[in-house]
Amino acid sequence: MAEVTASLSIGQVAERTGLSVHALRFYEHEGLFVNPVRRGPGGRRVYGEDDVDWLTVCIILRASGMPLPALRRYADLVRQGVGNEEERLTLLREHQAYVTTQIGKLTECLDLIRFKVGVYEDILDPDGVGEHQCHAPVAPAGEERSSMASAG
Amino acid sequence: MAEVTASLSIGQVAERTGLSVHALRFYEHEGLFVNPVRRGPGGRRVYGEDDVDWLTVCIILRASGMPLPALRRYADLVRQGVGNEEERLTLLREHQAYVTTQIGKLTECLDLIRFKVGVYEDILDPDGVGEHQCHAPVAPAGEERSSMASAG
DNA sequence: CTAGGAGCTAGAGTCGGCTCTAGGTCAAGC
DNA sequence: GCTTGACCTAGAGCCGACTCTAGCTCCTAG
Repeated sequence: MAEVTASLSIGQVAERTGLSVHALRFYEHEGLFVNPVRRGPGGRRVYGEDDVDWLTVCIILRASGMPLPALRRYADLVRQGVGNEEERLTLLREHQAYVTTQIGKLTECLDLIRFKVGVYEDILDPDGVGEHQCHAPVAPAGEERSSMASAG
Repeated sequence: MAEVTASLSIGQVAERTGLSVHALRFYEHEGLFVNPVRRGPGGRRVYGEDDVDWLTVCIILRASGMPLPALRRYADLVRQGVGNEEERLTLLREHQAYVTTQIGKLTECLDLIRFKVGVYEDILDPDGVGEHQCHAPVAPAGEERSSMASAG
């Protein structure tokens, strides 16, 4: 239980998080930090490990498609402190649902892509025909299956 | 083997594909169609089922994150006709790899989100503690696990 | 004959999320 | 004393992918 907070410069935080210094200032400007960023001599930003932790969460939420306004809202809730856990949970659950459906959509897309890759593999190496267990992607309705698969 | 091509207006295609008429013109302008879009009386665009099929593929590729330039390149290859199947396959495989890693990343993100959702559920309903099989998301290195999870 | 609706073109505008620039401060090293 | 490098602010610029606008042509129905 030594030093609680390690005092990092913006450059160091950029290096650790992978965000650019521009992005860090931008995030601050957009109110995405939980604690107002402290300032050292000369008005320089001083960050602690807790800020890096928070940014790590932010990066993951962003990477999974959470827009900045939602992230700001989450930051607001956390900043307000204990008492709004329901709201945080709601926000997180909504995002969870979003990510889940995104993964579902991408998986469907992947089905078609795999199918087309299989088609071209067969064209280029007809010997291997039939070795795919290739579950053709199902069209919305009872289409004649052929149409779209033949496009391109 | 009746009518080969059904002659659709831009509005009809918009309705069927879910793309806007603006987007359809934009896609054409960007060279994303395989066949140059035919024109009817008064210079109006006339589409066939094959165009709709192609657009369906485009929509899926776009939805899975393929940028317009890559889509254009694919359209170019298909337009050129037989003989460049290797290139098409390469392009599709690259995209397949991209989508696969995207799904992987999203799944990792989902792990953290689920973890945090679990944390808030436990806060709000401590009776249910322990009923999660909640596989906490693993931090990049051998971190003390706690830090980031506590952020927010 | 006139109003409405769908279509046309070229080009401007929008939005999200940064990214970069200009012009300045400050501390350390040569 | 001067340069270098990291930092500061405010605000402009960029990129991708549309989306919208202005001003026009048709056709059809009332």
